[in-house]
Amino acid sequence: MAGLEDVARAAGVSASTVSRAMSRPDMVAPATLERVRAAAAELGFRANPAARALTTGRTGYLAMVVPDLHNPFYGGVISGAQRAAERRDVRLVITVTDGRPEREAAALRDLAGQVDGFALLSPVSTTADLTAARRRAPVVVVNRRVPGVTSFTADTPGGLARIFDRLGELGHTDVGYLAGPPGSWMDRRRRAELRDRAGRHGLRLREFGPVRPAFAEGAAAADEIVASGCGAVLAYNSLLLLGLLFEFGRWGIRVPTDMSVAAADDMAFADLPGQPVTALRVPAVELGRRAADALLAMAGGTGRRPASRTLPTEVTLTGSVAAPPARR
Amino acid sequence: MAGLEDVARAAGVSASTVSRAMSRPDMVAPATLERVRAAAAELGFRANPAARALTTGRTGYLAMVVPDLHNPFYGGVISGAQRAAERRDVRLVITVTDGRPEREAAALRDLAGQVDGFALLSPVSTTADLTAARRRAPVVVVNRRVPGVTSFTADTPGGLARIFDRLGELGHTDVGYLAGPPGSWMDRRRRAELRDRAGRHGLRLREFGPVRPAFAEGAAAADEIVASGCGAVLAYNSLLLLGLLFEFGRWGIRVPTDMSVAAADDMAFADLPGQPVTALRVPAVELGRRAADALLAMAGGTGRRPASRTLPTEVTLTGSVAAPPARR
DNA sequence: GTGAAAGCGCTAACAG
DNA sequence: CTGTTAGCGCTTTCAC
Repeated sequence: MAGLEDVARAAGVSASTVSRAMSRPDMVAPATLERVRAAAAELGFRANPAARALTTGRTGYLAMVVPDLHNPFYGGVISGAQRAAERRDVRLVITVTDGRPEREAAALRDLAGQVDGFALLSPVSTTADLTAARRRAPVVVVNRRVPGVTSFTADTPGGLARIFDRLGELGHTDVGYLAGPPGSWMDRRRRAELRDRAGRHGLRLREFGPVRPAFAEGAAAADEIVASGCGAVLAYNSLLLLGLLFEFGRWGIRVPTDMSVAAADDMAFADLPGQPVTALRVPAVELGRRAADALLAMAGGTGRRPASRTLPTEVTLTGSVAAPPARR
Repeated sequence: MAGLEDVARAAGVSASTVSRAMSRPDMVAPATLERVRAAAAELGFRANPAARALTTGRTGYLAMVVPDLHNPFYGGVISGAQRAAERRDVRLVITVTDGRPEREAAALRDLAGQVDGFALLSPVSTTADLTAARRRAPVVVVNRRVPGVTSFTADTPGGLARIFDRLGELGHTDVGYLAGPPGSWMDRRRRAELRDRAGRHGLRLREFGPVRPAFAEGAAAADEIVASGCGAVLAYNSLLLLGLLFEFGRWGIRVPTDMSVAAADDMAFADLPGQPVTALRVPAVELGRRAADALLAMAGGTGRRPASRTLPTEVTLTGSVAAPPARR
């Protein structure tokens, strides 16, 4: 591994000049800069991040604290964050919590001082713990809104509401909602929104779950949902809906003839030809990008913390939503 | 952030003693050890990994180079690796390559010297590049076998072969295989195995794809597969099979009456009640654990590189596989 | 068994 | 604009 000193020698300058050339090119004479760059390229020089961290106090790492890597939504968020981070030569450290608050707390504790900031995806910690964490390191939250903490969310409650309204117009009377992870802030918001809508339209909202948002859980819930007599069901995410559809298929329940369906995210359905399933288009990658950018801005220490944002979701009502089957 | 010096002061010893107490407890008198530990706990001391990296040359980071976070198989591998790593107080850095060799090469280049080792999941680089990388840093490969590089794979070709054999016994004559990512080593192995089997049994193997292993691609491929007249189809992974099943469901194609199906991994189907789909149980978490352990052993520098392993896959033939429909 | 001192590779004043 | 100097927080000889 070539070091600063090696490059300096090769370029005939001092180590500090090399350092400056790399991190503040405008402070170096053009001619020198060029020589240094040539030498650095020649030797394949890459600054040792540990050494840099020691002097600057910035580690060049961002922590992504994620409940579950099987859920493609988080995959999207992480991809987005990674792209944003690598542009600034920052790396992503990943911690899987299985949605357990104690593991979230452990990540916050163990990684404090080792990263320049934390992106917590759908955190389950208390608001108090989250705001407390913010005092020790830059923190942003994705898929939950926490007062006092920069948060990035998608407006899935709003999107679901639109689907719900449409179901009402179509003449549905009983609409199911298969709820997501217990303790999920976002799930609570969606339910609250749907209840409100149901009340206004005089529809019955049937709530199922909460369940872990996985294919198997969706499949397992199908039974109860069908038995309940719902003519439509909204699922917390696309994995759950996939599970439902799988079981519906096995039992010969036709979509949307016998049952209308929709999901609060489109991760599994993205790029499907002909959009056969109504699902909210959720900007997962964009959420990740914003989270990383916000964290880096905070670590940059350029003043106030970045504003929270709720990104709109897109709904395209498609063939999976239709009028209810004739009353039995 | 409490430092070594703070703990030393609190415990009434020198910084070196604290350092030893933390990393080589046996070199410290029991009584001293206890005092130091108490002080460290009291102050919430955590060694600064950057400083440690600088002196020891070990960074405490492992790179996970992964093609695609939407694929739950990689989620499993990463979870396993993370658990193994955190036990030794090592962190995971993640890089998403989208299955592009140049991004793989970039990760190897940019992270060299910044991590203690690389776990490459389903890498697409040439064998030459991979073996070359091994000279610069510890490298292990998951889901591919590379001569001279410690590799961890699951015997999915063998598992698929068993399913294929069973289809033969059941009287199938035309079996489809929906192939995975172009350039995938593992996919080539599976095809080779299936071709061999087909030859021996006098079955026709119909190959579809290769396609990106995602739900949408499975759905898109359903058309062609049905049209081909296959009575059974094996899919590169469970995401693809889900896509197929989704389309089959829409068209009223019944499984297994009209079509037998199976997938080469069970990630999406894990924990499904009643195992309605034949899929190989792939030890993803275990693969990740082994990869991390091997890397840490290599970084430990305790001599020879760890041996490669192919882990067995489990097949339980279930209701999604049956005799072919009567010839039309 | 413990302390003093040197130094890992870099950045950041501070002179010049 | 560039070089010199002093650490960042640890680990590690080397004495004691």
